[in-house]
Amino acid sequence: MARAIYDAATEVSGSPDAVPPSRADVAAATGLTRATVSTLVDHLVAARLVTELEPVSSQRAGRPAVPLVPARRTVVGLGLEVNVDYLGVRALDLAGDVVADHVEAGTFHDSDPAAVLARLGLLAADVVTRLEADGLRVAGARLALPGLVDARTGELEVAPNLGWSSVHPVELLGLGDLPVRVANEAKLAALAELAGDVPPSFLYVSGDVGIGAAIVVDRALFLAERGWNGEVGHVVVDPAGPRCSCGASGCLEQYAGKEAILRAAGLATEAPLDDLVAALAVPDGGTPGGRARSAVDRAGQALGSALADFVNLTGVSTVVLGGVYTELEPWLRAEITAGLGARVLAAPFAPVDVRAARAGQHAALTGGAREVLREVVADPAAWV
Amino acid sequence: MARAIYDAATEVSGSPDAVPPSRADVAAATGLTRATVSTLVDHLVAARLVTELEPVSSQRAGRPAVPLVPARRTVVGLGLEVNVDYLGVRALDLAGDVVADHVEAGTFHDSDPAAVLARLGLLAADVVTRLEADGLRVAGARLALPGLVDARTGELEVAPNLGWSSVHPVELLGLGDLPVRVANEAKLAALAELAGDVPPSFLYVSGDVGIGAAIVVDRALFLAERGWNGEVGHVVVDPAGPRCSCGASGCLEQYAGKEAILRAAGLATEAPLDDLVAALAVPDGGTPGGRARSAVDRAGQALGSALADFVNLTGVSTVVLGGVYTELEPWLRAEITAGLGARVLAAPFAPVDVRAARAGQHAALTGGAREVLREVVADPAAWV
DNA sequence: GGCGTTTTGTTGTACGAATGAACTATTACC
DNA sequence: GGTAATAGTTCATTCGTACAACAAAACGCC
Repeated sequence: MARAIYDAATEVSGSPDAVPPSRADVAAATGLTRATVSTLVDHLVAARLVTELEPVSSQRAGRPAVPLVPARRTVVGLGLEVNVDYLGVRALDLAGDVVADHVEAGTFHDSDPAAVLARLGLLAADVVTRLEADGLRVAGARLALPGLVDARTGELEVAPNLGWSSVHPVELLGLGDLPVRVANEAKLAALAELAGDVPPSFLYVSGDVGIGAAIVVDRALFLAERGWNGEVGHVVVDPAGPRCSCGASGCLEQYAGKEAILRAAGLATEAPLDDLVAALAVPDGGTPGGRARSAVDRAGQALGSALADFVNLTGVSTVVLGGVYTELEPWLRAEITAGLGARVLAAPFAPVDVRAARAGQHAALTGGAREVLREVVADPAAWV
Repeated sequence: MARAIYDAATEVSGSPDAVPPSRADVAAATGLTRATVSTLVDHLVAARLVTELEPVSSQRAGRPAVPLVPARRTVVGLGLEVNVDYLGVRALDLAGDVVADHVEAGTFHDSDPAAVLARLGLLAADVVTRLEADGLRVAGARLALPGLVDARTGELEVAPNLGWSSVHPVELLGLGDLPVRVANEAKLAALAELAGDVPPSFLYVSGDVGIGAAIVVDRALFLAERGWNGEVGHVVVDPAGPRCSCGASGCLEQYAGKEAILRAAGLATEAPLDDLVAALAVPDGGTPGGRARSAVDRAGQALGSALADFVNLTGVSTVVLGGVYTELEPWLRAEITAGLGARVLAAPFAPVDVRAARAGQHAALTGGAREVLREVVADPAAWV
């Protein structure tokens, strides 16, 4: 199984300081014999999925090992995304390097899916052309959309913030025979965290206009049935609370949605997040800081309650805060942790770990590209 | 892979009217060649995991097929359980027949784990002895407990209704080298539903003193990390609601726990469920019926809200009602369905299916035994 | 009633993946 | 320079499965 080989070879390279594994290391890690690993690795090297570095003397007796690393600039995965205020394309190679990155600002609220996706398709086709001219092979693409995507068919049922519904995005991209699959934006953003030292299973919660989430189990997305999980934005926080756009009352979104926080902080709902952060940074007592802090405190309390439900129901005990929560994490952390500690039943035995996301801007592009490469790695036979 | 063979052979036999598959059917279903299937099936027959029936003329041209069915009374799995008011042992064979069943009533509230488990171990050992004397092989056992069981270590962290904590149950059973694993009672009960025509993925919610739940995905338990999921009893229904034993307020258990329902219905908390059902059956208007119905209505509303969170977060769109909810389903259904329809975001695209459990009494015993057999089937090599 | 057709199951050869043991390559250490 | 240690390769063998041909057992039609 070539997958095990590649996993072993790449997983180690996840921690940047670790020394790349040799054929012998891979054999030890997988339980296969050195003979088997050797022939498989030779195939991967021939297919340019793995690169051999110069042998380095290890200060120990014995023949020096040949370090194996994921190949750079040979095979790439493409991440695509349309979101409310931007669209973009990003290409990653097996080493995790960004080899192409093109993000365009825009306002796609109530936009025309055909026109927007055609534009994104052009950008993507341009990137593909340039990469292929450089001899790189594009394995496929993942399109991230902020809405309800059917994981089986790839159809977008509805994306409220884009004003789209019942869209088949793959056809509208017009990318010919490049294999493109579609997923929810928060779910792909969650996968971008796997590049860091996150635990193998975690909940990813992304605050924005809506609140998206993903469940990652053993480094893979949990997508039961159609992948419509993680709708934490409409978990009950208080049935006596404010009315929500979904028809119910007291949903998390009414306390911890981006617009709800900004409004409670006394800022315009379109205000940039930096304004809120600036207000929070004012030493306490000041009116702007006070109001912003109480807004974020309230959001933190609501998040603590809703995320406790999330953790209690899924049994996953790490929560990664993405989207606007990443930057607000210092101010949210205490309330969230308190809420989780009080309401998560298993907390006494497995305390919940809350942390900020680390994937950086437009994480869904990175996560989508990674996901494509993961498929290549899972079945390298097609590339050998 | 012998697993595919066996799956194909047994899955069909799930629907009782279907004709058992032949080697050729299995080949068609798995994509393997008839030659491969034939040799694998021969091994399974030799190991007495599969039985060949008499060929039956199919009214069509061609050689009559040899029907293949799971073997009866050759290999069995053992289900064990300690619950608040009973303990028991049940043995199932590959055909799903109960070949041994021994349930003892008792009151194990605040009991001594060593004594209770020793008693259960004796019962189990007795069953094993009798079965082995008849030439049956016991593949292993699953112990169901109403508490927080670590899926990796098998340690019981806490079982409030038994008054147990930090127990290593396997050792206390004293079953020698019989492989025993431990799981939460509701989770094993959920697996018993797989004997029927339930969809491959569903949420199982079992009402009792506490409220247990399980997430079944593609006919297997979802057990991320330590398997501590499905704690739906403490999902927030109303933060202004009654105080809960967990320290928080307005948990589902305070509305839909067995004792909460009985109390709200004006019955003693130890009253048998039949009393409640009798009160519900009184034509409406009567005081007893009225009070019981409003109690169950309230429970249904709370369940609708909490299960909507459960469905929104897990994305699984079938809910099976177990425990006391099974019998109350006719009275709960309307409120639950209404709550789910209103709060589940994906409901317009994938309506949530609510149904009563069908596994019968002491479902965890059946589910545990099935789980043992599933492992045998997953890796029959050890038995060939 | 014989013979072709159809479907089921078996036999025999071939091939790919992995093993295990022996072998080569390259270093450190005494 | 010899020996031990570690890395990687070569080769005969095993195992699972595929492919193709064949045998078995029914139907149906002339």
